[in-house]
Amino acid sequence: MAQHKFSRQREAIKDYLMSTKEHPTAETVYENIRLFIPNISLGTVYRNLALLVETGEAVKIPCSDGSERFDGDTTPHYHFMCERCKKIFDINMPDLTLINEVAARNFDGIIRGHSAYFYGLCASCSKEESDSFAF
Amino acid sequence: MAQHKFSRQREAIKDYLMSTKEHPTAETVYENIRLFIPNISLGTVYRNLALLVETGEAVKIPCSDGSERFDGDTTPHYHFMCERCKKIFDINMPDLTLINEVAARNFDGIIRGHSAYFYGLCASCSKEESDSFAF
DNA sequence: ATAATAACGATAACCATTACTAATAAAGGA
DNA sequence: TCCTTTATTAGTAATGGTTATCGTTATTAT
Repeated sequence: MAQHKFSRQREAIKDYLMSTKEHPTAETVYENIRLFIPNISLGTVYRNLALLVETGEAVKIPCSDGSERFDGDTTPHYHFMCERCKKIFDINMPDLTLINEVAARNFDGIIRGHSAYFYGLCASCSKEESDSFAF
Repeated sequence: MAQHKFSRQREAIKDYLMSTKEHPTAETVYENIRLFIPNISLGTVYRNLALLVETGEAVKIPCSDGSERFDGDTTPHYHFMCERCKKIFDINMPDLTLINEVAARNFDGIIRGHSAYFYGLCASCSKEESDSFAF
């Protein structure tokens, strides 16, 4: 692809990604964009998501369950996945580049970075779990 | 599944996983087991890999490229993925449970753990890259 | 040995993603 | 404004990794 032309579809996808904190899958993006562009094709969604990731306007989040999710927030931050409701949350915390150095001391090669996410119970799920035991 | 019966196929898969440091995909496991059990079915490999993960005798490694790999080494350790040759290596390093606490201070919920891997260039790939510039 | 059932091999089904193709629409001149 | 070029699209087919189905086989306990 030599250069990019404007496309209403891509713009809508970008706007949607930047407006949500849901970390949607491609399918979810598709469903939401269809509300405004009813005949958009799922292939168009995939193609533009890949393009946005390539240009650094979005981030792909490979989930542990194998699904791929997307995030319009490209500022460095970590993610939390709730084991109960499966939702993904942002964690704004200091970056952990220091763990790269810890790893580097124990590995014969060049460590350029790391990928990490946290898991457990989100606030509302941990509340519901404790409620269910309070009988 | 109420209880498990012995199976030659499962035993072969377990032995293979424990004998290799390759972090193979299901397909690779299949190819290797076929050398000893030529008519084993790919479905059998998948079924037993899932069973071994379930019983804690193996670990599933979800890779960033979407592929799933398996590790017979169930002791806690971190992984490194070479961006060039795509191989996965073990890193024996102190555990990083302290980063859970860092995250916990910035998140309203219960953090049970984290998943992390490192990426960059492995020893042999970093050597080859520097060689290619030395002309 | 026999009965009960977990596990098998073979194959079909599934599902997320990618590839293909003819039609459409955006951008840059004459 | 009207071409020309070409990126992009909608629709659909194909792909590839994984799971489900099903009749048969193998393991375990009685």
